[in-house]
Amino acid sequence: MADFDLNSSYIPALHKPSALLPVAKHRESLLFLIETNPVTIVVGQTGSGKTTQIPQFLEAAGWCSDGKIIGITQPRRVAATTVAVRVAEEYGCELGKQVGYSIRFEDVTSAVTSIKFMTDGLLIREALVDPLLSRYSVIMVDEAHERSISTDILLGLLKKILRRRPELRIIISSATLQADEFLRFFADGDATGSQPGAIITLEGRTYPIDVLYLEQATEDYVESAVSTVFQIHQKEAAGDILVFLTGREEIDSAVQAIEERSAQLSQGSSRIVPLPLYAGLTTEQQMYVFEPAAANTRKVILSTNIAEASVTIDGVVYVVDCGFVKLRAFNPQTSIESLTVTPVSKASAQQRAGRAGRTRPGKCFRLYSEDAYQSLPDITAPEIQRSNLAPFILQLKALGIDNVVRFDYFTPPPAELMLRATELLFSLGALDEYAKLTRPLGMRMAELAVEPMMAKTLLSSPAFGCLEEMLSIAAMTALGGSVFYADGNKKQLDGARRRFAAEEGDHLTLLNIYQAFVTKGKKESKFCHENHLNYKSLLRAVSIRGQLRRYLERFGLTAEIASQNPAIPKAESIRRCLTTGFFAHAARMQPDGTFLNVAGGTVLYAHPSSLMFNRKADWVIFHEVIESGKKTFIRDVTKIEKAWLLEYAADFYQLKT
DNA sequence: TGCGCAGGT
Repeated sequence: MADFDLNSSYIPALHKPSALLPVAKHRESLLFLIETNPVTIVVGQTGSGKTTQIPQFLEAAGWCSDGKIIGITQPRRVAATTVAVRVAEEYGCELGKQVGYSIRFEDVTSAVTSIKFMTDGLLIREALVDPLLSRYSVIMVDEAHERSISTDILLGLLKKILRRRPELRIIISSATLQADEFLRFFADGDATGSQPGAIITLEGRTYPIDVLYLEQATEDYVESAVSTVFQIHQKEAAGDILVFLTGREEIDSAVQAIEERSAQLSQGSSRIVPLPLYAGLTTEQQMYVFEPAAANTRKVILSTNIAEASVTIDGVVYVVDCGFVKLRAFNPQTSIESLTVTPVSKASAQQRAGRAGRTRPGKCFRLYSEDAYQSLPDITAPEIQRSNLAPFILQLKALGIDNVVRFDYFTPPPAELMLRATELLFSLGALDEYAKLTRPLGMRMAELAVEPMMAKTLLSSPAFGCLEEMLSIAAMTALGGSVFYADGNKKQLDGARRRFAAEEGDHLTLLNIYQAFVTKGKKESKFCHENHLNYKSLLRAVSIRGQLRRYLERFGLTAEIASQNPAIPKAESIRRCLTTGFFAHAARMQPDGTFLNVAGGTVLYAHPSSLMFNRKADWVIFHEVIESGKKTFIRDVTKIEKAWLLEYAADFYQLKT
């Protein structure tokens, strides 16, 4: 353990005047580089002030004087919102005026906005309506080293846009390791041979961090995290704690454990308050972690990777790192996508530790040994190499990039992933036999903010006379399993499920829940409570449904409701309609109650939350696959007829059988 | 047969 006493160390003000930030003394050279180079790579250590200061420098230097604006992208919603709040404060304006942000469902910008923070996925969508992103004079891609799939796609797009708009300025903020790589990417293919960019390094304003390891690996890192929190609480000086875990379940159980154990703390000692932070929470719930703790209270924030970068939580002095993260993996042979708990990279572990030294010297407790740290990979493989690419191929096509194989990827995805994505999009009718985007179907699928299979289903729904129902189903499946409360009494939960159950399967059950919620649950607060329903999730479903409905209105589809064949019952129309989008997710129940997918080979289990968990069925389609532990589950499962597969996806099934 | 989605639109 370190021998310094945190109590005696000087605690600086939380908000240092921005003139004192390291970036301030580089102001002139930064502006010069940006003026003279199309691309500037900013290597900014944590605490350099790059994200908050550079946009303000640019605005003051006149980069918005011709009505254009400065856009700053973040890989996370919570980063886009919190940074915008900070910059608006410093700038001295109301949020949404000169400084604003835009994330899905929250556009806090106005006609006078000149500095706009947003998620990178949102900027890609803006390119669908404004392919040259002509509103922007400068685009800063923050946290580019995280290499999210959206960031990677955005980098390729910006390189392409730059050829048509040489006056555009691009700023890439990166960790040290990859700065040269970013510069080489933008230099490659430049016919003039001239260097298109420059690298500038900003020192960070961080305090020393003591890193402590466990002697031996722990078997249960959630339990170790909780006991470490109490050790810190009892032995260390004041300061909040940030704990990195991998997902909601771990976080919720750690929150509960801390609440229980803190009740046993002796009277008179300072209190400890656990706060969860993960993307599944509403923006409002996420904001609790940013509020200062009450007097004599220590905050413990239990977070997923969401807090690893960009997000600054004042007051954090201790970090507890479990050493794992959930990463996406995609198996092109089975087309099964999964989230797997994986050891973090060294870069991630360093980034996590860095969260402890933002306001004064801190400590990082790694719940693994130093040897284990040494054996970690240096960086995490980019997401584009391990994901289902269908949604992104569709977006690229919609952006006018026909030859997606030759698109300028920062790191090219494996050919097999490209092939699988293209095959699926072809069989859904989004691409023609020349792999060109179909119109209007493919274009509309790209515009809808749901994955391609659900987009196809929604666009088929007017022909089946079930558009309003399918909108509700699409919104409910987008919630991804948070329809019911996870905690509490299992019997109550099962009872609630039975109350809404539809014989045909989970999609119609979700529809029943949605319809009951909008007629009763929105008004009566006890409705959700009695039925074990998650009120906030269902409100989100209402927003998602509204957004999807506006798209369909714009396509002129909402008027075509009368085309239902009256001889077919509504529930059957819905099941047929689902088959038009989810035929590739078909499976057949075996005598032992498990399912085999169409390709064969993979044994699938009905998820215990599914109606099909203990019912008989023959052929079914499912919304998604979840791999957990040793089993592969299917969730949101609905019965269909085998004949429908041939009726709605003849090509796909001829190819496969 | 008994479980949950990291992050984004």
